[in-house]
Amino acid sequence: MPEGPSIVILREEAAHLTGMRIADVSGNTRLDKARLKGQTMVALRSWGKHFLIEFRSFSLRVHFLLFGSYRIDERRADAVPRLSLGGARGELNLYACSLRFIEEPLDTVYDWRTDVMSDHWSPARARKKLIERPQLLACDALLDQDVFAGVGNIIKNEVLFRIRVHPLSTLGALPTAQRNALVREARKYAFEFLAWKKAYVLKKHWLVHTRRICPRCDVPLHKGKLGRTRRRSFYCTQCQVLYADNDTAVR
DNA sequence: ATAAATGTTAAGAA
DNA sequence: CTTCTTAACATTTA
Repeated sequence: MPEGPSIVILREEAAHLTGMRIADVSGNTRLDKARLKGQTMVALRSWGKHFLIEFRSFSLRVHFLLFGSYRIDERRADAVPRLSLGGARGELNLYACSLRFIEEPLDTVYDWRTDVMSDHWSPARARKKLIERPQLLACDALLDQDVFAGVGNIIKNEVLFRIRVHPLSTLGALPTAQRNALVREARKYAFEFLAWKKAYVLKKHWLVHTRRICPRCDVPLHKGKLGRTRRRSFYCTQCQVLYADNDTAVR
């Protein structure tokens, strides 16, 4: 559920609730639910993996982490919502998610240029951030939400394979063309992810994520928990080049 | 059935 | 004061 494109789908699916005044609130969240009653959903927005419900004087931030889910205009029979917001236009049910109020205007809290799904996405800004951190590993860079908000582990693996860069490459050792390709492909793949997910054909388009054989080399893929975050990396040591300065650990 | 997974955060350790 | 490690959270699928 969680990567950026999935949140865009949620935003689109819930669009008809925009402008709705909340009549019914329930759920097992520890948040002050009473505050939401009577509020009008002014806008439904998103930033990376954050789903944002904007009210007149504050907002609600929804993060689905690894296991969260939602139902729109229906309710799961087998689970109590973390939060349910109902009104004349329908009902939004959120499960197993992290909720937080945001008091400041969203435009002062979020830099929309960082969101790979946003119309305001700025590749130039991302490129600049990458140049500023030469020691950062390619696999960690893609997961850094301050650089690529919305990119998750699937997108990470697919992007690195597409641009033929080994996940343990350091940014400083990457040729400029590859560094730029990293930024370009993150955005491009995120939108392909979106289209495939909408068509329910996302998984079959995965080239390396959860795969065992390199589709280019026909050689076994490597699998390892790499980088700062120790997230799964699937990669081919034959066609993904390791760019490293000197003594960077290899595997 | 046990583990692992599209993720983040807080707390404690180094 | 960082920076790193670990645990916690919670659900579905292999």
